[in-house]
Amino acid sequence: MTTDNEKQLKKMKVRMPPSPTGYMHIGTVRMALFNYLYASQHDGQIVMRMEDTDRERSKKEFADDIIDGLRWLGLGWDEGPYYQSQRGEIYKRYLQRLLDENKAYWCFCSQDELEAQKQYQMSRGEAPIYSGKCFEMPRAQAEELIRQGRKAVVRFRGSKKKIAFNDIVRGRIEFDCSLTGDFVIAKDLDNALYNFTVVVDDCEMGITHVIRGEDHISNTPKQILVQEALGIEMPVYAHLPIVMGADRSKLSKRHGAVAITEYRRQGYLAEALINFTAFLGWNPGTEKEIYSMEELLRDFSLDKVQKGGAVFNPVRLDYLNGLYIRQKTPAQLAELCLPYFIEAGLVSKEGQDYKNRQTAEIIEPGFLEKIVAYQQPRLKKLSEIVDLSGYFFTGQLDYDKDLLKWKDATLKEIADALDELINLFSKIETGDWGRQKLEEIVMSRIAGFNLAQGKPEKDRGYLLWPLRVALCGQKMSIGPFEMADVLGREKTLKRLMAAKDLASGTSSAETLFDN
RNA sequence: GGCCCCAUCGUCUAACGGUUAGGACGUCGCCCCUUCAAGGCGAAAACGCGGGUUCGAUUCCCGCUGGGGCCA
Repeated sequence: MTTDNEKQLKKMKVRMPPSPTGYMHIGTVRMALFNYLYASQHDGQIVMRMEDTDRERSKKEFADDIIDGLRWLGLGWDEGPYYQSQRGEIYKRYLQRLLDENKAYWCFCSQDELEAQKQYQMSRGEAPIYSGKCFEMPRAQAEELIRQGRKAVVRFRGSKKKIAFNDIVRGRIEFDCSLTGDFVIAKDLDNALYNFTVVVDDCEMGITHVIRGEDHISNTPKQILVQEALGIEMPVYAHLPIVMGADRSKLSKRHGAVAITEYRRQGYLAEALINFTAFLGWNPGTEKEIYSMEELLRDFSLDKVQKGGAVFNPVRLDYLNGLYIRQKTPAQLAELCLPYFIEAGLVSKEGQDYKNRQTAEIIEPGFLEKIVAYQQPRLKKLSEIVDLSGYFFTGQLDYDKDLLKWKDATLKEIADALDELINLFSKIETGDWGRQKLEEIVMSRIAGFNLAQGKPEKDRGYLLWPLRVALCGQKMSIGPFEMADVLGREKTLKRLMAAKDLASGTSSAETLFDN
């Protein structure tokens, strides 16, 4: 036993104990994040431990997904990962010890027998408790039966006392252990169960603080009982509120797209996920809601953690992600978006160069940067860049000529407007080509036009709308001058001429674009 | 069924006995405006119910109701 003094000197140590029975979801992230923040703030150590004792449901694929995901989020650890599936010998040793000390015993009762008993107890409104029947069996007899190959589970000899523990989030929590009875801690010597392995591991790994989901509150008294039987010191507990789906039940696979890997694939940023997750059950008590990891490390505290469960609201995550996307520099954003362009088959990497796969042209430096910079305020997630920007990569636009019409303009007027634009743009040298220059020229032309004609009611849409459609072939896009800037002088003029032909009815497939 | 936990706008939440119950997302309206965004301004929107305690309860206590979790 350590004294209080030693306890204080003992370094804080927490654990991240995910169960690899599914891809990592937001609840796992929150558990890891709060442990990470708390340990980091207190100069503590973090142990990563895969709780994969459930051989049926645990998969390596899931364990790898969780490890990979946590690293991506920046939630590292100092020790591990340990795998409970590889620690059977350790559990066996402790199991044997409890058996030897008569604190646990073999139970030979059949499933049917137990089930009948439980039904009977429940029908009388009593708590379903094991009778303790097999505890009466002499040890030697039990061992003999085991040697004969009889199937038996290991039961922990419970207690009838009351147990209380102090929870950092919830305060004092009490349980009456007479309602727990003798519970099963192992299916056999090689297969210890959750409430046993946790206690053994936490002890072996020197865990001082257990920060986990509130779904474990009910397990805590059993674990405390096992600790006492093993002479282990009780760690400090903090039970976090649960993360729920829209239906207010514990978040799980059946809530649809909850896998973090999937969010990552769609282009959610780690910092958005972290910020979002931190505020699921915690807040600083101020009105500041945008938090970087550094700021979280500064301001986070467990005693400001909410007690009630929180519903996971993906719409808010979208907002935060958009916000973080808008904070990126064009260069950063271009790098983040590049994989999506490549995956969509718009861009390919050949040697040192990136190529436009639609037109086989080399992509000039700055091309992607310009696109993403202009699209930046429209992005909620990175993957959206593809659908928003496809028209920059194509060699030929395909749209209906009526799309060129602004309000009640005729095709003739549109053709004239396009002609006007071609004239204006042709005069600009390639070296002067740029968003600002183009805008200046067109806008002053519009102003002059309106002044000269004395009819300001002819709004700028008559010029700008056909310009937009000519350049992208659709009604939603970034600004027309921005598009022209991205496309450059040559392609802009080509698209304008193609549109003019289309509007004036002289178009043919061949005249649209050369390439 | 037993035990445990929880309870403020639709959602995340602030409030630590006295506030016009605050903020954010979302929704709606307006502005900007060549589209879609972004941005700016504004609006609607909450203390689950019933008892106490108190001069005064969203806030403290009890009960109910509701939700969730753990046991198999």
